[in-house]
Amino acid sequence: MTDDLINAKLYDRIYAVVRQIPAGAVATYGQVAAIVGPGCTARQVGYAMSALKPSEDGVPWQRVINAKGEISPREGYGPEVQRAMLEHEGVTFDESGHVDFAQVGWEGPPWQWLEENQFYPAPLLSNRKKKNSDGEQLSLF
DNA sequence: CAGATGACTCCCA
DNA sequence: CTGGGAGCCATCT
Repeated sequence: MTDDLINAKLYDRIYAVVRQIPAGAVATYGQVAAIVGPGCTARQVGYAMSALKPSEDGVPWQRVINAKGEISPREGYGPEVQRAMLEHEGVTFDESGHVDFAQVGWEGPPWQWLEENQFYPAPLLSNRKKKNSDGEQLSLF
């Protein structure tokens, strides 16, 4: 598994990162994309989740939510299922359906895991398109 | 090979 | 707060 990741396809690398999210925590699509590294954007992560097949068991897709702290709408079955799964893991939602990142936000995988699997987390590329490029750094330590 | 398509995200009005 | 528009890029027609 470990060595395969080095040459793995983008989606597989995405799934590998998502698998690192512990129960009771959540991560955003953009955060996962940043960890996977260059060539991966939040959109790819979302698409990867959409393309997730039953055969890829063990990918806690429910722990990946959008940057607003809400569960993203989807074409398939409603977000109630995802929310229920998260609540079962101890994630709480406020009245408007938002989670508190300060409380359940994922810190990211240990640096050692990143090195072993050769992930090179990039700064959040969010601001690359327009104005400033101060590229706020993801706190992985 | 040329579009079309997203479980996204940011910025601005 | 809400909504629209542009950028994004691996995959799929």
